[in-house]
Amino acid sequence: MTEVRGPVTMNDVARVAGVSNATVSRVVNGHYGVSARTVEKVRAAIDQLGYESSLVATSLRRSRTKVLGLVTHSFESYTVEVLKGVMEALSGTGLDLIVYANSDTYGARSAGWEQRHVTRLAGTLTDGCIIVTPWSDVKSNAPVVAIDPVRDSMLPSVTADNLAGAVTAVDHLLELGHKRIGFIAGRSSLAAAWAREEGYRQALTRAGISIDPSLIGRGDFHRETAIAPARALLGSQDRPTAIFAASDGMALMVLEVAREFGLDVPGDLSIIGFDNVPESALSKPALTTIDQSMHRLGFEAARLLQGLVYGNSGGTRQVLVPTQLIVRESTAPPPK
Amino acid sequence: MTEVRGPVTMNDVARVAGVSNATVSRVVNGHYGVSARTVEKVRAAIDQLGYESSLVATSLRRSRTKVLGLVTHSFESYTVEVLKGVMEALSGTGLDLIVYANSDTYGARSAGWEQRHVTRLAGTLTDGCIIVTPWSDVKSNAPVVAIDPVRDSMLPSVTADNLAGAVTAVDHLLELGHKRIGFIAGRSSLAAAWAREEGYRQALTRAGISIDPSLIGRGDFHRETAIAPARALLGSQDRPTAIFAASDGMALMVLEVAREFGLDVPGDLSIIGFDNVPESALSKPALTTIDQSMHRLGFEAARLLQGLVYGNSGGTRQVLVPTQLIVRESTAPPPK
DNA sequence: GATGTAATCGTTATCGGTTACGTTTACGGC
DNA sequence: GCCGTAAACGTAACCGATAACGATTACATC
Repeated sequence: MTEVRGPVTMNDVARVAGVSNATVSRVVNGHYGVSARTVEKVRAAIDQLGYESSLVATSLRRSRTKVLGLVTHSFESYTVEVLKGVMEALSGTGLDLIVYANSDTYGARSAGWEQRHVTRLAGTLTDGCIIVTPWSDVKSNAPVVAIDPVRDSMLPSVTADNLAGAVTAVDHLLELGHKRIGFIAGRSSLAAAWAREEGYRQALTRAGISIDPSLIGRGDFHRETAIAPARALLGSQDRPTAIFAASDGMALMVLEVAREFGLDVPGDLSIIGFDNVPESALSKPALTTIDQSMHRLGFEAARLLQGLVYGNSGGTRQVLVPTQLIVRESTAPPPK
Repeated sequence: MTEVRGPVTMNDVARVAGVSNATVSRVVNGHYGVSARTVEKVRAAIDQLGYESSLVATSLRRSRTKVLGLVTHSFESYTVEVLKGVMEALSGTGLDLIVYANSDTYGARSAGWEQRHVTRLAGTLTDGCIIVTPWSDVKSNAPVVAIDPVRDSMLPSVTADNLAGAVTAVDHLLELGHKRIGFIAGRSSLAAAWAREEGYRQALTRAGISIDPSLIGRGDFHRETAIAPARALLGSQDRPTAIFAASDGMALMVLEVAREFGLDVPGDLSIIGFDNVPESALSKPALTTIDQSMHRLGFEAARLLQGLVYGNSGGTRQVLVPTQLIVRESTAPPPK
């Protein structure tokens, strides 16, 4: 048992086995041109020293590392769903995943974090990256897939079918008999926000209802940003009988504002959200919403990235994941 | 605008700025010995090319990388809680986090995955590692902290105060008047399982109740493994009036088995779990359990690792996080 | 036994940075 | 004008691995 200082390197193995480091490399990678007896010696030395090849050195020298990266600016509750989906797609492929998070931007909103991390990783360590809910566009020479990209991004991306989902949400309200339907929009720089608003407009227009700008409030997807527009909407003399919020977080805030105004949900006001976060099932009344499977988003993103990196890159570059209406307790026909 | 093929390297910057790469390195790292004018030139070249230093090359050469690693074999729902805690501890420290997950072991139980990943990372890329719920012990020359380690591990570790928590759980049942209290143990190789069983024994002994081996069933923390022992316990002629399961997952299974036997919970049978996973609040009846804050576990693990890597390593190496009794609907006085 | 070919293995350049060390330049004091 | 010192910068070795290439050996063939 030799006591080693520092990590065991390939040279250590080579010295113990009495061969050159090139031979060790060949054995480790199962390359052709090593006699059975030498393989045996090297294997023994590897076992004796407990050698594992350095991921860093390997990826510096090699072009392909068999490792994919995922960059996120914080760990939200949906992040683990995305991760599960990614891992499921990667399972059995021999590909590993590295998740990179940077503590400086944690909580704070420092633009450009994705760019910094992607270039630091994609240059060498990883063969490609998935970016979860980016805040700005990213340039990279290695393949990058975005989940919920910014508007007009040229990146290959995976998103829920936000437009269809929003149409479904508004159709649900229309079918219940609502005519005056308010909308609280999300962060306008994101493609998802744009698509959800567009769905709202299309559904109304198709139903022969003209768009009333005073019924549209603006948030940025975060809960708190819905408070002011919700108050404006519910405080007006001709208030809507239903509100469609572009995220569950904002919808839950509308619920609170409704309580503040003494309105019964869904008696006086119907509320529908988007995302189907876990909390939406627990609110009172439970929130009707549009489900987008983050698990599925992660799965598809990983598949797409794999194709871009290892496979025939000539394929679809934009994947749309279907959404689903989840009817709970917060929607009902309008008051007479 | 120069069109670049491949990643932008330090040499590219050096060429554009008309200096050597050593000077670029000095500027990037803010080292002494570069004139203000040269700094300006280099900065300009960096901005022009959009250069970011390669994490891989840097960590290969440097001993310290300012990056910590976290190794996990899969992403469970509690993993995100741990990650949040870790990120909170790292916030503002300038330290980054890399989470490594390996797809081959996903779902499967291939022993030794921690060892492989830790040696691959801790050799160079990271300054230290956190291992979440390891399955075997790990050797490493770089600092390693384990969350919920295996029994008799020599690693610095962070765990919930499982012994005190188990005592609290059993005391809760004793105070309700239970005398025959069953126990379903967890995977015996883990320290947490041992401590929870020990707590069960201590609480009973302290109450003057002798341990009845027939009241102890054996699972491995996973839900399904509780089915057989639960059936054995509830099917016996002198069945217990309460069961303490060493994990919420197993407790929820006991709940199902009780239903199978036509037993009312908590009327005929009280059930208490351990962990306080989100699902435990949603079951019917909602599960009484012992809360262990995974967030806190992650936070403390990151703090501990930081001390080991960068600070005065001479400190505590075993951190115990307090637990808390959460009384819900699954426990009540025993039937008369 | 000489020669050719293939199998086996070592030497060395290289990936993109960091840093010890050496060299050049600037500038002050005499 | 000469010399000394320090600041400024370049050269090259190096981190641990890979792979192109060259060198050596083994074995078959004539």
